[in-house]
Amino acid sequence: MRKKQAVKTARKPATSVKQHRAPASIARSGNLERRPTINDVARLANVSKKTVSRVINESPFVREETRTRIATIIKELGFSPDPQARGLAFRRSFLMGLIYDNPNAPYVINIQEGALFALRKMGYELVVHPCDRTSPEFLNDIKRLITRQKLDGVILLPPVSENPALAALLKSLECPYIRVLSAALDDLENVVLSMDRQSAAEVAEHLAKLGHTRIAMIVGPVASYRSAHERLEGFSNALAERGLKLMPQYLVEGQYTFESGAACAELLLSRSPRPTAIFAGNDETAAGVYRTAYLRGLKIPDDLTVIGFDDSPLASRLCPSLTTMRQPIRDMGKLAAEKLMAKVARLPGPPPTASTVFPHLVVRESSGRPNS
Amino acid sequence: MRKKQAVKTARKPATSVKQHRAPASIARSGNLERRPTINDVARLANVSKKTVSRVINESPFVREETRTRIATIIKELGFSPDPQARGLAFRRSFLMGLIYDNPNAPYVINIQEGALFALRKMGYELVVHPCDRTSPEFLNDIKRLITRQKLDGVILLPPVSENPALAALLKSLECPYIRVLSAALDDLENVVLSMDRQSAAEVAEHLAKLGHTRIAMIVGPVASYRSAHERLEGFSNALAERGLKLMPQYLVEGQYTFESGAACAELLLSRSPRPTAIFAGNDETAAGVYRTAYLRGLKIPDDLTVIGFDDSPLASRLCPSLTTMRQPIRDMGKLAAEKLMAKVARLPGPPPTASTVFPHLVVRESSGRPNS
DNA sequence: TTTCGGCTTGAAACCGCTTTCGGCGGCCAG
DNA sequence: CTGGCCGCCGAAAGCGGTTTCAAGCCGAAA
Repeated sequence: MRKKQAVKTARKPATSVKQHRAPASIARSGNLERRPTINDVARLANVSKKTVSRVINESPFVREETRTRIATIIKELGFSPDPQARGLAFRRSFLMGLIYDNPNAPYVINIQEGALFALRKMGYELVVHPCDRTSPEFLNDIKRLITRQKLDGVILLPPVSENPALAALLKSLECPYIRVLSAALDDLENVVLSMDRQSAAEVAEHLAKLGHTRIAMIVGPVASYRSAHERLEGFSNALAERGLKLMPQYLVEGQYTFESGAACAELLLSRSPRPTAIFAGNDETAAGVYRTAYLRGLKIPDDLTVIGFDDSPLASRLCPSLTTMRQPIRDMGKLAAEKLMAKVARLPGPPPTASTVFPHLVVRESSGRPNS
Repeated sequence: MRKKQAVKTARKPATSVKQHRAPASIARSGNLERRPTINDVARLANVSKKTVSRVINESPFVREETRTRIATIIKELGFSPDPQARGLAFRRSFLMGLIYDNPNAPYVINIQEGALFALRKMGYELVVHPCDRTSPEFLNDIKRLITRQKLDGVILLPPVSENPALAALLKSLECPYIRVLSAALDDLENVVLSMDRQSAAEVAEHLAKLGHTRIAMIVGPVASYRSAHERLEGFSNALAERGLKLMPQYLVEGQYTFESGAACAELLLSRSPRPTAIFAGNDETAAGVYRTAYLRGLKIPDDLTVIGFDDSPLASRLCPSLTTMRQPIRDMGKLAAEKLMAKVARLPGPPPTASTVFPHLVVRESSGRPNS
């Protein structure tokens, strides 16, 4: 029982129009009253909020008759629980984050779609967060993101996924995370792996089978992308196994970009003897190689075989179309989201191991037998 | 002065272990206590929650001394207000949505980044929502999205931005929205416009100046993309103004895709006489034209001039590089977000008019004088 | 001295939903 | 006839903020 003393009334004589709230009297002709709440449902169904809550959350401890009655009212009212209030009580936001610093648009979009595919059916949405890993504010920035919307978990894309300081930060924030990586690092549990080393070996095998011997590689930025390192290792080892050492003059480091690809190709193509095949670290780089070959009047694949990595849309748009390794990017996004959900829900299910996907070679027009 | 009555203590005789809350005694050795709340701050500062709230929200009605004291404690505690609770009280989620059904990855990513650039500084985050506009569940799907996270507003990308039913739905949900469009439709207010008609006219002018007369166009899917219609109108009108009618046999409809571009080029290049220039509806389509030209052994631009639209990364990767219209996509995202924020905040500022951006021509290698 | 109004501040209600902790009635074994 | 367990349900206490509505303090005006 509330005591209310009926005192004041003429406090603010004029000036301010008291507009506290229009009570239940807003049922005008139209329909623009406020959204129905669980209280409205409870009142109409003549039960307590808790019972309505039970129905919403599919508790088994509700009599069938009661359940249907409440369900009907919910439907009639078009009621849907307020996510904020729900989140507040549940201590969950039903929001996952996707953190990336990756210029490769198709890659990011595909991961996004894959992740959303898995998240949606669990009632989760995805918050995207491009960032600059070189900024001094980088970690603070991420921290703000996490706390500002209290994300339930995040997915990290390369290369930020390889940042140990970031992983540590997330751990200290008790924010579950999954890292998308191209090689197993320390922590095997929170990871979706793409086996880049083995994939690069496949490229080597392809080139060897075609009969190439003067084989070059433009490796990605080894310092900032683990995948660059993995692809180099896998490629050169596989080459060596076939008696085809990767010669130092045939190895240059690019930046995984179109421009650097063109510049590196410039270098490689001025070696003598000229390599007959170039494994570009990724498709962007391969496009750069195309550019240089074009400017020099070299025909692909007659004068030069080019191999990419990723199978981005670009690969099939180029002329000639580019032989490349296809990564199941969408699947990786999906896997990452599923693992993340499992962590958040603390499902006792599968043992926490790394999920692994395997790229495979897509042979197109840019690879052929050497001419010389 | 606060009055506190020291009453009850033995209310719950047995059975339940009262664990209401560990008061201030949680200062264990470690640091894994729960996140500090506004209550903690208030207690430590010896003020009410409300005053802390005032400091958080930068109310001017707090004495300077009090403010700094509270601010210090906030900093020491590392307190940051819970977004859920805040949202619940504010009736805001600090979340915007980005809805798209667009296969063009760079486009989407750039819009995303532009939008985030503007949203972040207002404390907002972005929830992405790819969708299938042809699904029968389309509208329901969007509705679920909006209510499930109670988005404060959404940005619509083409072609879903052109869907009137969707706009109506959002209006009925009282969800502010901004549409990114390529032409003014009904409602001028909630729109960011890209002037595709004028842009296409620029292409026509470029071709005319180069001396082309047998000019073809592959128009996008007119039924599902307004931009396709606009580009066609702008192009053919501008051509007509220069006495260069767009001949029916030189006009075919594609799907804004690589494959359709290749197929349409097939058609156009088998006309006799062959066109000397093709305006592809977008860059993807242009890549398809490149493909067909490549297969037929036609040299670009010597045998054929090709023009794209968008200036996606693809345009500069192709060999020869593609002349195309550059759209300021990032800016469009930024503009859209800013307009949306203005609506949400109900800023009385600028009059609600459409924001407009203008693409401009980027001349590269794929356009030259006609050979015949 | 009293009144008035501006500056500060706080108690309580509230946002909409969940959890805690029981209560109540029926059924079965003791 | 009890005691106890089980299925079903509700009152109240949160969750962590903000708003409402006063109220205390103080100097200036009356």
